[in-house]
Amino acid sequence: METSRFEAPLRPTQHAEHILVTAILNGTYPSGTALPAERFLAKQIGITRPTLRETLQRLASEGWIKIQHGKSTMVNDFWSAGGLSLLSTLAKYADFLPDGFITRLLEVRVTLLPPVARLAAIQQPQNLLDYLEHPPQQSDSAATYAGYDWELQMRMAGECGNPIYPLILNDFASIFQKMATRYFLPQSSRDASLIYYRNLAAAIERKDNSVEEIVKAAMEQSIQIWSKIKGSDQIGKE
Amino acid sequence: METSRFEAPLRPTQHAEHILVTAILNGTYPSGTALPAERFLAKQIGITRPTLRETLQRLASEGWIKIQHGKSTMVNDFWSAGGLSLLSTLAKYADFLPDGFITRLLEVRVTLLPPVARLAAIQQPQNLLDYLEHPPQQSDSAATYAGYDWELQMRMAGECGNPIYPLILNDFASIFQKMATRYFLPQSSRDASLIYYRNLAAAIERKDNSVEEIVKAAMEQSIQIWSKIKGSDQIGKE
DNA sequence: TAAGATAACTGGTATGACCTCTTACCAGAT
DNA sequence: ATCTGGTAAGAGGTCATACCAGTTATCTTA
Repeated sequence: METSRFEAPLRPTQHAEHILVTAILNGTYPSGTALPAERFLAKQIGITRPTLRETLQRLASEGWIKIQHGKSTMVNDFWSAGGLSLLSTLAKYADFLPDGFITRLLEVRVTLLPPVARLAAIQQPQNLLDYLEHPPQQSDSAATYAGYDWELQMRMAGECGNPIYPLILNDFASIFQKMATRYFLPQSSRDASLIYYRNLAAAIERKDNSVEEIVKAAMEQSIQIWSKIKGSDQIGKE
Repeated sequence: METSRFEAPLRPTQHAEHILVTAILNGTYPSGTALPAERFLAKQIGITRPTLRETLQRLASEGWIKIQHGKSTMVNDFWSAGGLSLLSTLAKYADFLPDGFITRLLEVRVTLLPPVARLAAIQQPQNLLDYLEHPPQQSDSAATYAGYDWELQMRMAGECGNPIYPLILNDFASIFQKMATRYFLPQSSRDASLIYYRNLAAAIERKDNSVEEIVKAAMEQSIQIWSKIKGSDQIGKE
């Protein structure tokens, strides 16, 4: 994390990933076309074939490419063929993300989290209440808020009784954390969340089925807040 | 797919996956413990280290294990550390799936698909209508219905305007297809879906915002149907 | 002309050596 | 006795090269 201003000499396997993913994203290897042969690619990238293959296998499992014995490895249209694990890799190359992508992610959260929160509030209310009793201080850093907020989501997913939701959230983690540190930069964002935490705790205690609505409202509000944040930045630099 | 009754001699890389995943699922390698060293594991499985490593890297990217330079590779609690891509691998070892897992998956669909359908019906109504005009025949096979139903979901996800949803659905694909061929076995299941397709088409044409409700009702009904199907089977053989 | 062998792709696997990181242990200095 | 730094063992990371195995186009040959 501290290597942002240094040219961290990427390990061969990471270097290969960087080369390949960048090339796919910027159109050097358009979807539907064949990737160069492994032997050639390895030499070109400057690593050996076994090392390259480890990276290729990983990329294939995420849906970037399609490997078949005998045939050439093909580049996928990862938006239609890829899995959710793409997000973790995409997060590393956020510059290539389409405009408004984070907003799309937040929209999915609006759909997912409220029902999850409702279930969790029914299944394990005490667990959530215990956690909500110790929110961050107003003076705490954006990173602290980001961590607290993420942990809250994970708890809700973990306690809702459906093991699928944590899996989805885990894939959101990387790209989500990345945006959260920016989201919580303004004091107003942090204040809004503190109110949300308070309201949520109250709703859970009331047990009056208002949890889902409260979470949904908060998630929708977060989209508004985010749109202002990215709007105040350089245009098109989501 | 045709190798079910033959001992398909798995390729070394698949063999390794089978060995490892099975061992993790049945508790041979409990979560939190260290995996044997690569050199040892490779010899034990009967493959070479580079080959084993390709498999290990894949499993790590799915969240089964955690690899760190210098340290021993650790077994994760994949339910809390894994990503949604776990589903594609889990589908191959369905015997280990917890009871009611498919139901949990269908419950997630109840949350996800209705909003997606609503958006898709607004964005690209004609695309959906065209597709819904050619539903399967009553006499068609379960596999045909499974394929048609899946394609419908994918279209809705693809046309809803949010690129995240297709990614989620793609991860559902393997395990979903597996269950769909059983789901559509009874004639009653197929009939119910035909009615659903008809109602959905009508709702899209009306443009009266009833799409979301109709899809939600159908998804909830599918859970009921599924519970009867698995109930009529051997107990506990989800 | 059509069927079959062949050769030239491609990815898949095997060996065995060496590099690098982590850790525990131990000698030397404080 | 404790802190510090070095050292060695063990784990994963990479390399180099050779060979195995599907795919496909081509070039035979009937």
